[in-house]
Amino acid sequence: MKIPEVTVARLARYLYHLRCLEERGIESVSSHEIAFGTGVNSNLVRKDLSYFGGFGKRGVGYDVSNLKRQIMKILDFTKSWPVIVVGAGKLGAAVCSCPDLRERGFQVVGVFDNNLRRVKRSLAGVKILPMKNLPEVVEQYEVKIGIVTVPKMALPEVVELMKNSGINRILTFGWCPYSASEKALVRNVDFVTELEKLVFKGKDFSCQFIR
Amino acid sequence: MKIPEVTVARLARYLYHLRCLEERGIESVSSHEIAFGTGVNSNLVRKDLSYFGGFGKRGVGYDVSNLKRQIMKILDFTKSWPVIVVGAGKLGAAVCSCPDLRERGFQVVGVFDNNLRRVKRSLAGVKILPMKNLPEVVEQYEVKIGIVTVPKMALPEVVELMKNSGINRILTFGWCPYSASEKALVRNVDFVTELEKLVFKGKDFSCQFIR
DNA sequence: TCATGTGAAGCTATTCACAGCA
DNA sequence: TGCTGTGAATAGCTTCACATGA
Repeated sequence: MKIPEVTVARLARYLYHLRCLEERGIESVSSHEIAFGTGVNSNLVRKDLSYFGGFGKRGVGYDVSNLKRQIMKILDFTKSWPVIVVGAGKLGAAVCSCPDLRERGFQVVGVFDNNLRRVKRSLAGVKILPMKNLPEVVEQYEVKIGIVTVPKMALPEVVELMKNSGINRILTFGWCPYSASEKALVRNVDFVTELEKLVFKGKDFSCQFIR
Repeated sequence: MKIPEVTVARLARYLYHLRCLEERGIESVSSHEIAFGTGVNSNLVRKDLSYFGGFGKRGVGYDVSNLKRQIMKILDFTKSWPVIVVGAGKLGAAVCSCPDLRERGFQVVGVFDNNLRRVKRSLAGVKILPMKNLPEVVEQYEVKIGIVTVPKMALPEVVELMKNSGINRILTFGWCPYSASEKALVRNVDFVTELEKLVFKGKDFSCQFIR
């Protein structure tokens, strides 16, 4: 069956919420409660979960820790993923020190930058290395995921280097043209686009309120 | 007519590309070339533009600077928008110093933080002020857009303060539950979710390559 | 009775196919 | 002929309605 792209993003959101519930000692939850906690319609919560088989009990709801475990299995987060970060500027520092990264199953195993003033300093406990060391770290930790926080001018070059080192899933900040290829998945997050959407939403009265 | 949500994001992308073309002195462009340059299907490029009336000439293409101007008008970027940033940590610094912000029509008019060690220092030429000064700056510059870069624990409080000060479009980093309301549009960007999607995409062979 | 799971219906977005015009 | 603009067809996603089972 074809799983909607957006379902995956929502599963991550449910997982996030389930962790909160578990911390608060809550053992059972209904689709309605998940819906309320995540801002998603309860029908959709059930639909999303049903793509992977039912995890709940009719008339009862879902077992929090079981559902959490199941979603972790679906999203492939039963172990944590090693990632590298290229670019040790302000953004790179912000990314590396984001607690969510670790909490949600990623581990920064390498930070790279060609700015010599940054090299050898540390970021979130990981020593900053020059770019030429990238391939060996990728090989050593079998890294498949790379995050690029360099200025957009340097972006294509870094993406290319990552691909050639065996990294096949790349996240860039700011948009990277011509980046899709058969060698790697490249995704961009761009907060300025989100701002632009907000400006437009404000104009367009017909869709004034999100969700 | 109802404009698809995603169309707006793509318009921003086209605009971005048109700026590049203009800088390179290119005066005319076809939907096919825009498509290639932005990674969007050319039918969709034309469809998106047609929602707002046709800007091109049949058999010829689009005039770059005219199309640029038209899209700027659609997205409401004929003048630049004042924004404030709350949170002057690493992420706040990265956001404020992002050249795209200014290039794409936003101007940071205030940065706020309650960490006293940060107050009175500057970020991208704007003095960091304590939170209590937020309402007066919002009023002075008639700010409608706020960016929140504080740790997620402090998020709801900051969002509330912004709403009460007259800000009605808010961008947060990391997900903010219960944030939607009739008073303001709240959007979240969350790079960890994007990473999670990449991990899943790698698993799901049927949608191995994006775009 | 309550809440899940799921086919069907409805809605949104994209692609197709082609008419219209330089 | 070449490229835009657009209705129609298709694909993708969400909501509805209800059967199913605790």
